[in-house]
Amino acid sequence: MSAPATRHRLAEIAALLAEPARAGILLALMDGSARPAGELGEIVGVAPATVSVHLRKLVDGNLLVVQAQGRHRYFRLAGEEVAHLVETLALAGARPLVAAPSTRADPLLRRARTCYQHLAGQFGVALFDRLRERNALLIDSDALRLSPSGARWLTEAGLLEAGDPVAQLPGRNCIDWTERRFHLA
Amino acid sequence: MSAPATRHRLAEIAALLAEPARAGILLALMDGSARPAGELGEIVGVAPATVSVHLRKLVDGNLLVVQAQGRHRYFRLAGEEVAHLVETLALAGARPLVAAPSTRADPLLRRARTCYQHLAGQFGVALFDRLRERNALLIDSDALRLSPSGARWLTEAGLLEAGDPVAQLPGRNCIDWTERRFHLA
DNA sequence: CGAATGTTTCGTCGTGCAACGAAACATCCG
DNA sequence: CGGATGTTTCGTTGCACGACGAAACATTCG
Repeated sequence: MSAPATRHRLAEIAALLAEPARAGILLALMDGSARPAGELGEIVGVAPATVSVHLRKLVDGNLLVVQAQGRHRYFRLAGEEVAHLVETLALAGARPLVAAPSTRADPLLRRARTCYQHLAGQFGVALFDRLRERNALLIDSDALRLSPSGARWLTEAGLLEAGDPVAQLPGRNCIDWTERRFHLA
Repeated sequence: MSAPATRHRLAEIAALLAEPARAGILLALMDGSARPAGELGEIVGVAPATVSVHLRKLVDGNLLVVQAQGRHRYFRLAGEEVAHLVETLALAGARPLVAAPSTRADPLLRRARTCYQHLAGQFGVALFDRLRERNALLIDSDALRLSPSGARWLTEAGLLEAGDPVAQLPGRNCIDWTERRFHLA
């Protein structure tokens, strides 16, 4: 579960985001753009030497990918997973991170709550179940795609526009910690 | 957008997760349990004095809430938002954070991609739209709930079990950066 | 009250790391 | 080839912070 290895890896990734300069770089790339080192340095307001070491760390940590092009080197986010991570962190910072909704000494609060309710998460799990019931998914190890019949069903249910390119995208099959079930991601 | 304030706040939160001891504490609480300082110190393997300052920082940063109880003080995650944050970070660390799927110098890759595709995100937005079309949501500033008729519709579509308590839960109304639209969270 | 237990505060030490200028390296252009 | 421009490496400095033991504080129990 929370084996020592897990927390070190978690801390390692978090540390990459824990410096304002690096956070600024990632935010600047959130629109999917690819930018050269110099420009990023200017955006976050540090010297070229400094931004260079930040970029190196972000690339080494697989948060960015680099693409050499002449005497420039263009950096961009390594993938949607990274974008999602930055997004989550940014949203957490946007709101004041709700203080405890109730600090009342209600003994009921003390019973172990085995999960946090998460509306979208539960819909994701429910949706996954329905899709699998209908053989609407093509499952291949941990990658999965919507089958044509599945796409049709979702369209009829009004959840998908006809011809929506999303239908073609591969999803990932992973365990949602909140639900401890497989879900769509 | 990525105003200096935003990146400092982001870095600030990330810094709280950037220490193995603190990451371990949060992971240990991911099951929703509330644990006293001493136990947490033992779990992550640091002296009482050390865990105390970590806990203080996590509470000050609104990631944990504390609940005094006799000579113990029980700590637990401050809310589902925090659980989601830790979960995202842990999942990012679990897989090797996909290296660039294609490093090919395809010039098409260089065009600005204005968004990252996110299957669940797009479903969330689509679902939100359908629900609003049907007046299935009771919207009150930035809180929202499913109306009875909305719950009925989702049940008929097979996305909700009859009597599912989720239907009673308030959702949040926030902008999804990926879709730049309101969505369910 | 006084001992036992759980927790925080204080003071100190050591290490990690961000920042910069200067210099090395690479690439384009005239 | 040589000068201009973009980027990285090197070496240094300074600060932030995690770790701990000792001592102070709080709470329960005998």
